[in-house]
Amino acid sequence: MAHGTTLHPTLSIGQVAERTGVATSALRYWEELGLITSDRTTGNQRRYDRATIRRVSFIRAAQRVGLSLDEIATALARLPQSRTPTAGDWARLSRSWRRRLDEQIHSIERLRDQLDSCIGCGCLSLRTCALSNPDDTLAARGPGPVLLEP
Amino acid sequence: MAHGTTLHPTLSIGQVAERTGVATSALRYWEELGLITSDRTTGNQRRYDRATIRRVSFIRAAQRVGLSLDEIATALARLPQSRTPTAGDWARLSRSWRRRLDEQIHSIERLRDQLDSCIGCGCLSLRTCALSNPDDTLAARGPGPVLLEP
DNA sequence: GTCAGGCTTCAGGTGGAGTTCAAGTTGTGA
DNA sequence: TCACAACTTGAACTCCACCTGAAGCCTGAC
Repeated sequence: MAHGTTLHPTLSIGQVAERTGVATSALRYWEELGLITSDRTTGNQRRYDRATIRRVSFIRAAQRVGLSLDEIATALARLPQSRTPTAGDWARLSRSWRRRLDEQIHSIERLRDQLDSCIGCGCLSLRTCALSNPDDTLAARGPGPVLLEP
Repeated sequence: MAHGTTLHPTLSIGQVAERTGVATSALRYWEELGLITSDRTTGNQRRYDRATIRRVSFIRAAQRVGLSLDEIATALARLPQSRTPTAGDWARLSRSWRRRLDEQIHSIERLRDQLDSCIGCGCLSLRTCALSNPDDTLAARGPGPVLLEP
């Protein structure tokens, strides 16, 4: 419609790899799993939308947070692959991820604070820190995850 | 020396599994890797120190934060396996983990904020959020990781 | 037109983190 | 004392997330 640069300036897989830092093999793999999509040239080469770069970066970020490709795929599948954005869907997805992210943050903070407190008391509690948590107190609480678990 | 309960009330692998939520197969695997240790009964069955429960929980927590068993093993190897605590060693280890944990937290917060901002602007930026980040702005910055990367 | 270099598919390999299996041994409550 | 659950080992197997290599096709600069 408008003049100037094309609306879908297609990128080769190599260009996407270079710009995102994700290997081409990984991009093909992700495409196979349905996390990203591509058009093909008449010669069967992949051409990606510029928006794919954001998507790819997003996937990487989500991965680093501990989400599996499956989970990410499920989440992304609800997003505007084709047409209607459905801001409601987006908000719902976003909320559920947010919960997960918050949990993750708390989990890490807990671990960090544990470390801090151990430095603080100088007792190297990993073995037996009677001050912060005597063994017997733990034992009395019966089976199940202990301490660092949520 | 003292009377009363033994100082090292040994737990079977099944008990440790039950109390930590970690499968026995995983516990054996971790032991093989040197992350935990055990005594043996005359009949060759493993017996764990109660402190192992804390150690196991710690390992799980560290794993959830994205550390590999190798990294965890390296870290734990510096801890009082046998004798002198060396509070200095502990502090050093702890500091390096702390840095890592802080980075992790920031990484997650970044992802979370991205989600929030996308809800905020209602533009579903994963495709093309012109408001928060027009494609051209990104394209002009040349190759390399974009946006969500640190 | 030609040719390097980027792209294609497909098969097979890798590494991390376990799980499962089989066959045999130990521990314990009745 | 005996049954039976829990334990032992080693090897093989699984799953995930890719990576590597081979053999051949596309594309763009000269």
